[in-house]
Amino acid sequence: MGRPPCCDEIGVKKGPWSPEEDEKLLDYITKHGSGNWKTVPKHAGLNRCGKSCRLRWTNYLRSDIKRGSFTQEEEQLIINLHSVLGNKWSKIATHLPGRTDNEIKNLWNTQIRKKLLQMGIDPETHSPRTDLKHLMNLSQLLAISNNNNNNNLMHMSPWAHSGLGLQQPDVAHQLLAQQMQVLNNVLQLINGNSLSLLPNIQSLINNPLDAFVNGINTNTSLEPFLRGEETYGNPSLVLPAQSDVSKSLETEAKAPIPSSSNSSGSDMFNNQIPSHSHNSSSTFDPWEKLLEDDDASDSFWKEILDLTSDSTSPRRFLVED
DNA sequence: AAAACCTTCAACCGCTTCATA
DNA sequence: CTATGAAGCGGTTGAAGGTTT
Repeated sequence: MGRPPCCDEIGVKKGPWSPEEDEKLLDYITKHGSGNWKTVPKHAGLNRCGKSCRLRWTNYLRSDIKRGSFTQEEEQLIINLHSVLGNKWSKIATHLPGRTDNEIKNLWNTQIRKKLLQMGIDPETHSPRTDLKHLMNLSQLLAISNNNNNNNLMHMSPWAHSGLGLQQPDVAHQLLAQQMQVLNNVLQLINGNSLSLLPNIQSLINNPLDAFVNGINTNTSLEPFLRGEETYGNPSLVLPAQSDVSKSLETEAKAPIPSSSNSSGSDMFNNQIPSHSHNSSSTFDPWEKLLEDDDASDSFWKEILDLTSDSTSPRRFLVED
């Protein structure tokens, strides 16, 4: 025998709510309040289970539900709160009046998550992405870029002369900029957050085509790493989830993000990494916690051993999707 | 014009937490 | 302290609408 259905009644209606059902539920709750949800459908004259009624009320019929798309400020707040709270949608929703946990969850899964991934940020950990698939894309892109002659690239792109934002970069160049961001992230991790290998990487990110023209050969540093020849022991490559970060960080997450002088429109994501993600103390707090936790520590070191045990095979990263 | 594919989001499922007897 | 039922929560699904081929 499996688990019994959530409702005592067999044959209760499921699926989308009709306007008539909405009206009945709204009318009943307005007059009597919800009380015991299990009894609501019976009293309201609905052939639904109480759970379904509660969900319909909290996610749709409540008068304080805010309609319409999310603002940039709301999205930013969600990202910041998620970096502290993780997938605690109901907790996140308490900081956004009029928004439901379901709505926020949907927004995260359908839009924000994708944007973060494109930017080279792991939406689970809010740390730079280091998964193999993304790195291979980067490797291919760099190879293509280096195989093309620089004049062609210059000719193709007015963006290279004007810098980001002055002219709309085409899709390929936006992609390139995103890949450069990933490269930067990886190198930061390798170098312990210093940029010593490529001191002018930031200019490369800001204006990648000019950087190529000026002779930065990113393959020099990256390819050995991609081939697995570069030794690394930086645990940041598999940063643990920060879902258990102190609740006090919620306050920090809610703090307004300083606006960048050159950010505009979709550039809101350029500065979205919460400050504590790059703050050395809070970044390593989960690590200290991890190392204190025997079970978690065991599994972590086991994973490291798995990663390093086969030196002949390509380096295995966190592969997703 | 139509089929295939993609995206969104309301709603469901089942597990966990909480309150109460 | 334990058992039970209700409420809360997060993951998942699938229909509907939109977009691309």
